[in-house]
Amino acid sequence: MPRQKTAPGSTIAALIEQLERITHSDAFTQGLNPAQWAALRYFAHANRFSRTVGAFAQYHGTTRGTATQTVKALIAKHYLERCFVATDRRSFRLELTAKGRDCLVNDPIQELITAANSLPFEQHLAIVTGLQTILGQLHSARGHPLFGVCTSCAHLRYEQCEPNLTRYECMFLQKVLTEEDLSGICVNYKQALTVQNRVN
Amino acid sequence: MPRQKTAPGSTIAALIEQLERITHSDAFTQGLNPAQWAALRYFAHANRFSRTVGAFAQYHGTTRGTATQTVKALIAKHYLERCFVATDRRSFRLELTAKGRDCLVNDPIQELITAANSLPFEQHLAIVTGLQTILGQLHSARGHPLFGVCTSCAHLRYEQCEPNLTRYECMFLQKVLTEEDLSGICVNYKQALTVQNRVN
DNA sequence: CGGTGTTGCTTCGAATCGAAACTATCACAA
DNA sequence: TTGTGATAGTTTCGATTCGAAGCAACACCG
Repeated sequence: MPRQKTAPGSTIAALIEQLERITHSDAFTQGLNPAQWAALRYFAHANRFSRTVGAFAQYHGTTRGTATQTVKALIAKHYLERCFVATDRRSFRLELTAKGRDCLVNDPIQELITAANSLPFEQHLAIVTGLQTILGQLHSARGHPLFGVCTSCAHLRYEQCEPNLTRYECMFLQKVLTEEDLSGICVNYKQALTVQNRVN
Repeated sequence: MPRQKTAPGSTIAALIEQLERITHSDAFTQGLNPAQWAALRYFAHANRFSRTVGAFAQYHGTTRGTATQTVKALIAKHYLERCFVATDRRSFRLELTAKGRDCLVNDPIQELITAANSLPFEQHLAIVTGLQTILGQLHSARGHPLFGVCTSCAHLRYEQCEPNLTRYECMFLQKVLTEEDLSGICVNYKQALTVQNRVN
């Protein structure tokens, strides 16, 4: 039997490319396209400071022009609506409508999620850390910001006000954070080197 | 510190989606687009029976119409050329030109490959098997054929003719295989359950 | 206040994609 | 031979994408 010899990393690259194409062609459902599904997911998971056209464009690795069109299509279908923000008249925030939230139940990426869920626990953890390493390398190589949640962000500070009340604050935006803000992904994320963000 | 709870598989899905988008936006270089790079790679790695428009469309998870356009663009740029096959006048084989082979040296997917290569060996292996499992599940769920190389294909038979000469044959195509055929990916691939394909 | 540069988003044109309709060839059977 | 259906690839259309240019609002500085 002849031996097949492939460079170690190219196998991974080929697998990722294949997964890419399958999920891509799967995502033409319910009258939406892959970009529109990605946007719907994004606006469902992003925190309030990141629910903008520009932040989505960054996250999705596309141009702001394309992101505008994707968002426009979702607004026309009444899956998103624009909310004007008082502080900056150029920008606006995008919020999922009830229809948009309902739609996400049939998100075609569920197929990929259930396939990933079928993996045994230790294999699951190995993939997560491995992919995170690869992604981190690619991101740092081209200076793109990495998105993440406040709980592991370098900009987060918090203090215990009362026994049952903790106050969270983002030092980058100079804003107090709600519980809901903390669990959403953020465009201003910066990986914390330590977990020591306590103020006092 | 509030705890972030995410379903196990959705983390992997999000990571794959991110990798997807980065490699996608990276692939607008040297006057080619992501689909054209994928095609160039494919025709460089596919064996002689699979270097057709239709096989590429299957592999890439796209339609034959789109695949036609992608191939047409590469032919216009003199990266590919069509070779007519004697046995079927509807079809033709696509071969990389010298210019096409040169071009692949600058394949933007190299970034992903080098990032993947930086992983330690055991982590590398874990990702490969994990992604293969996920990919296998997705493929079997929708009946798509999985591409692979002859060396692990159920259609392969071989026999030792002389001490230094082994004869390989594909039982699906009823064709004798060359050494070069054996190492290329094939559209007719069928995963072998055992490695016992010896004829005599 | 006016000037200058930046940011957030939109618009436009050329290229591309998916889906469906189409042509040409092949395989097989009566 | 003729006919029927499958296969390989193309064409066409509307929608989508990138990239560049454009617009309006903001930030900073003297």
